[in-house]
Amino acid sequence: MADDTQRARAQDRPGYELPLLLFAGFRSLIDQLHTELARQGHPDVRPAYGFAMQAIGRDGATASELGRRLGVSKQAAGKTADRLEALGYAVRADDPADARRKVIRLTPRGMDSLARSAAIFEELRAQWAAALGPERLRDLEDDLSVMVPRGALRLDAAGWFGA
Amino acid sequence: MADDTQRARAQDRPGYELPLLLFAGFRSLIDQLHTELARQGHPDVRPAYGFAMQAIGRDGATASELGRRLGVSKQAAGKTADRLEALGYAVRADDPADARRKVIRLTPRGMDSLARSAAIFEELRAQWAAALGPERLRDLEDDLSVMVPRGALRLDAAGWFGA
DNA sequence: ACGTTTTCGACAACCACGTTGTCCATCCTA
DNA sequence: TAGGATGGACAACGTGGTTGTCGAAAACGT
Repeated sequence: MADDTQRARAQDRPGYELPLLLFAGFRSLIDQLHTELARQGHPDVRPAYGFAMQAIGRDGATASELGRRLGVSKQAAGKTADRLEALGYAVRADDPADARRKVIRLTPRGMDSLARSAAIFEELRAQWAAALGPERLRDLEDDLSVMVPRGALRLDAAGWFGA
Repeated sequence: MADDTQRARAQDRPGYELPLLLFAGFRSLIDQLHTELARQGHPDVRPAYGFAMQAIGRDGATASELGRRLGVSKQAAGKTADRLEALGYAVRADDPADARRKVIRLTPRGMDSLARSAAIFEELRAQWAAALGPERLRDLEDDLSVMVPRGALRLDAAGWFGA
């Protein structure tokens, strides 16, 4: 046992594993979310749609606002809104107070998928807490929030590959 | 101080933060890697190329093999190889032993970017170790490797959005 | 009150990255 | 040697992004 500790301390993991572990953790959570979401009646919600709906929120948003929140162009945000609309998760409505604006709002179906996502994430976190212990999980979260640049906890996950 | 601890323990972070933290950590590492890689003479290496070059490795691979390693179709792998070739990171050569196969091999420039990436990841991990303490970082890695499904530590990071 | 500037949404062209499907050449094997 | 499996190329398409342009509407400065 002392030997094991000794060995683990003597030999660190290679540096390239850290990003792989972080990504694999992220991906496994997202995959489980969407598997469960599909089981609960939302088979065609894609990760990008989830981020977008989160960014739209209860109060709705215009395409330009959505683009700013997601960190993409207003055109890209508009296309995403098109897809959400085609799937019945959002609707566009004219703003009576500003003839230029068209507000994107979530439908009840969109709200439902958002609420279910939140519940599923809670359940997944509980599974991690059960496996690792509540303190270790809190440490993990705290350590990550230390290393993550301030303000990087945004919703602009989609499309990061284009950097 | 005791109050702070009390408050932190009494109130867990919401479940949706966990994937966001994991992704933000991953992304910050990848972003820093590519910033530094650009500074060191590789400005047009994209994250997807790094994964692909890693998968090609010292010994080269065919498009079909590459596709299997990355978890994508052979056509997609072939397109990635096209881009690597256009940028001077890889070359294709006929296999004299099998007229069907065309082996993708890294050029010296490709090898160089791979070696630099490894060194940069090592440096980044050292920064995390300095900020969190070596034990906490090891705990973080260990905890993640516990939660990540066996075999999910693969190179198929690119294109996961299409699920 | 009237130009100027800004903002918004739409449209088009394009690129990166993935998918299926098809096709043919080549290799392996029964 | 006939048949099946494999490898690569090509085409069409979907998704998620980009820039650039445009006209209509709002906001602002004089």
